[in-house]
Amino acid sequence: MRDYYTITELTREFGVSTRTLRFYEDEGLIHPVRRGRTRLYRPSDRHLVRQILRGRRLGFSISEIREIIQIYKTPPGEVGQLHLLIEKIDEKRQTLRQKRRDLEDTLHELDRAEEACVERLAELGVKT
Amino acid sequence: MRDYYTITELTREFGVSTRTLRFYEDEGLIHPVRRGRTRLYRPSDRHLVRQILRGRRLGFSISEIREIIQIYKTPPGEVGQLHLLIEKIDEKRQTLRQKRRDLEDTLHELDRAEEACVERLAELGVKT
DNA sequence: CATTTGCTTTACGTAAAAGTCAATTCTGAC
DNA sequence: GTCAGAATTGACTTTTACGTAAAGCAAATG
Repeated sequence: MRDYYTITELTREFGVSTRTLRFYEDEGLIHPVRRGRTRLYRPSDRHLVRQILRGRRLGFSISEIREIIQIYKTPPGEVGQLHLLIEKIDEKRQTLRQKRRDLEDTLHELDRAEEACVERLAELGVKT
Repeated sequence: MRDYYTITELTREFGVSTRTLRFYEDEGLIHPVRRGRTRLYRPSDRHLVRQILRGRRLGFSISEIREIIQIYKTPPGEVGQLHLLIEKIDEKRQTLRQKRRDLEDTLHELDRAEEACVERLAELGVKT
């Protein structure tokens, strides 16, 4: 496990631009350390980037991603806050379950569309 | 099954604005019929709206949604085009499978976060 | 030492997906 | 027929998530 990654290493690994990583930093999603002015990303920063991009692929906005990330941070010490956090987690879970239903539905419809194609090909006398 | 829905009926059902539905029409995603100038949405239009919003929740852009919708339309008559369509379907499926992996990963991490909360609460002597 | 290479900041630009507002026009209930 | 409430078009605005371009620093390399 490497100690530090440079910004361009991460851009290559994840296929994003430096602008994007700096933008996420401006938005308070990541906090790489500095050597002079240069950013150094720790493994934990790298993992955060991975989580951010996962959220992005799922269509979450920056502020939604921020919420999710804050959930992952060490749980607070106070009971009331812990309950609030658990509520938040449940909310996010609901959202993700909705997305999962949407996803499965869409996958099924794609399956049906493919079947229709295959049938149509069969009608046309093409061996599959 | 109703013959036609008005635009406001659909906005209420789906929780979107009229602007949104007209925007989707401008983008060529739906084509409600007209009585005079008034839009009338058929059940098939309504179903399309449902599919569009599903795509939106999954983070697809309008043009990606357009592609998906075009897949659902009656398969073309020509063999070459059918093969192209099947390829497109597979592409979309890959995308959706990636999203599913992202989704499951995120759900698991939320589970772990909740467990941490519950543990923390137990440490603090709170009965769950 | 000069220059290339990589990183930085600052600032302005932009595409997508609607929101909002104004001015009309329709239309269905009485 | 009229009048309030819907619906329409068109134009302008906003927000999000970056892209892009300019200009400068810093270290390594020939």
